[in-house]
Amino acid sequence: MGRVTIRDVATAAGVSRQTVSRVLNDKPDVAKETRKRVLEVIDQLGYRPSSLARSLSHGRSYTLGVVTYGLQYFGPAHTLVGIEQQANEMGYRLHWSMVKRPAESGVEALHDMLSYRVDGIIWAVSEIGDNRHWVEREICDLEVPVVFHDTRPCPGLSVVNIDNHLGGYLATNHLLDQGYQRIGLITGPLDWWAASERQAGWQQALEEAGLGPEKDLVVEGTWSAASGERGLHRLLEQRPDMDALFTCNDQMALGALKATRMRDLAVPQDLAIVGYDDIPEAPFFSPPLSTIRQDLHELGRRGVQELVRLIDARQRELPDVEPKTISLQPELVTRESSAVRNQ
Amino acid sequence: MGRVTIRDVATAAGVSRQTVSRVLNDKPDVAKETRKRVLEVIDQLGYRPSSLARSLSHGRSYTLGVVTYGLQYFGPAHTLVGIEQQANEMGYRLHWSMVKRPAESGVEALHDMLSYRVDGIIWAVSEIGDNRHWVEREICDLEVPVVFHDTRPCPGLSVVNIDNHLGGYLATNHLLDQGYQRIGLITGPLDWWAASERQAGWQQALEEAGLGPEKDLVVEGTWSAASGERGLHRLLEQRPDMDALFTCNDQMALGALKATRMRDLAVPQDLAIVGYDDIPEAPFFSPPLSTIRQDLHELGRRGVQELVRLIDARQRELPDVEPKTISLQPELVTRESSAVRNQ
DNA sequence: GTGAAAGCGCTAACAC
DNA sequence: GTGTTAGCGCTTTCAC
Repeated sequence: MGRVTIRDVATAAGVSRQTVSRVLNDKPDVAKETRKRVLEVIDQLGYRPSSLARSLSHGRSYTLGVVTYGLQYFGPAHTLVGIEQQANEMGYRLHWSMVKRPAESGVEALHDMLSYRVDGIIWAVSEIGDNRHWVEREICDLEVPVVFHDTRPCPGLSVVNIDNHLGGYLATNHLLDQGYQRIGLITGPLDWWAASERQAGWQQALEEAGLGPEKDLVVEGTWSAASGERGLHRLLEQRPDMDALFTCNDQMALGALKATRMRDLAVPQDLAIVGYDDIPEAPFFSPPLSTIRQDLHELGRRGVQELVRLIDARQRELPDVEPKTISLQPELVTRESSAVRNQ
Repeated sequence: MGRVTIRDVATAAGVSRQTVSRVLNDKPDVAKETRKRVLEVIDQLGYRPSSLARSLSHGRSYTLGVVTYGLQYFGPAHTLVGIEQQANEMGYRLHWSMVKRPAESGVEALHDMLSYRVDGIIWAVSEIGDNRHWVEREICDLEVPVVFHDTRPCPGLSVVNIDNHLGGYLATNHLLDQGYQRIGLITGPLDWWAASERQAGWQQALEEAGLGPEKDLVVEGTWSAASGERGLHRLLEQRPDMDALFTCNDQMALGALKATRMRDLAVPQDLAIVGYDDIPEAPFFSPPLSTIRQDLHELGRRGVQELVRLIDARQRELPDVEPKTISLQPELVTRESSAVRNQ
């Protein structure tokens, strides 16, 4: 009792497979009568066309490959949601695969997807160290278009980002506006491109305010709450005069908040804090956390849109549409943790 | 410049496609010399076999379909990670699709995956209301095996779960052990099977302690921190004598913690709290949160293992291996929020 | 309008 | 050991 195929439908309806195919694909050139009969048989037999076979003869699969980094994290998971929704709306299915460690080559994952003839690939692995170099090399002569998320723009490649530099700048500037002067920083792991960009934003804001950034106001974190806690302790030992803190994600801010409690520091009176991401829990921290919000769903959606644009272009053999770099803007969300400084 | 096919390799190596195929699949019956030559040509031409074509003729794709509910949530995201890893280790790729609203039929997603000839399906959508009924009906005569996560066991279906009833029981019992007596409950949405199970666990623990569960000790939440905050306010109005609280996830516990601060209640002195999930942030709450830990990665892995078992059985046309119900055990993690009651 | 033939890239079955 | 033939389920091309 194998699946019912187009052949079965054809014989049952007394037509050729060709005609059935025409009906399936809404081609003209089919008599009303015939079409109706075929549709009935299809319905009756419960026939479902095989996308697999169709892909093979069609030369494309209406499937996108998505490679992400650990889904446990807030960013990747939310981006993936946006990707899925947009892909679905545009009529694409998803092959999904994950790289565990950033260093992992992932070249296998790539070729694996290609062997299933995905029409394009979204490379949503954060740029860490030089983990993107080999991809770039591989990608040059790849037979399908690729869109990158969360990586340094690069001529000739399509990249969709949220502006991390701007995010760091907004956070720091806000603290300055609120009257704080000695603003510490707990970064993400500095081999992450996103982390170093946020740091650069912090630095720029300080410089524009005429405050040279100082080495001992910076500590490198790991994105984890524990590293935020450790980080703040260290910073305060180095700089007891620090009056504000920017942490490069909300988890580290949570850890820092814990450290303030242990040291009996009031937030924001003794130390103002701004985080990054606006995770759903941020408003419930004690005190509620000011932070930088990024529209990760939109990030995912835009990536898919761009990818489909490239796919369509290649399909129609248009002169290869130029890859674009798309940059989305994060926004500041102010809550109590960065309330204005009272003298 | 289309892809290089098995045909190209064959002519280049001066053998038939068959021989190349044999080499690819490590079949015996190939002369060492020939094999070597073919491998060289493959390497030189950069040939990669098409999984698509292979799937079509093979009748299977070494691909699993996974349907999950919103990845934004802690559970689904972590389960998916386990699924991906195990699938990869067992040589399967993933088709992934998401249902946005639990009520959503998802029947389309299912047939869509089947049309790509996935070898089996993991239905990782929580059981909510009767959202599983139609799936069951559809699934009976589906041509591939299906494994369910997070749903009521059901004879004839393979289900892999973490015991929610036990989790609720452990949490409540722990509070009783610590000397608390009037234990409130903030549930998840009660049309979620998992949520009602956790409630049942709470109830059983109370009954075993000779404390009839009382209606006004229960409030229904939505899983969100906001609902936890509202919930606790309501509970305390109804039962000012309440001395402990079990919330059915950690986010709601966070919301409840916020409510305690507003009311100047000390945790755990005035109110002990236990959450559920052990999200990475839980140890950094104020105070650190006791909670129930579930091994979601393992959940995902076991689901894949079970699915592959069913696939293999069907492949070998064994008398259909019986579907199993697998139940994993959650464990209690104690932190300060439920420290022993001091008189 | 409809059908026959060839092909997508691979594997299984049988010949030599 | 190796090649030939047929077929997986569909689409495309070109007759009729």
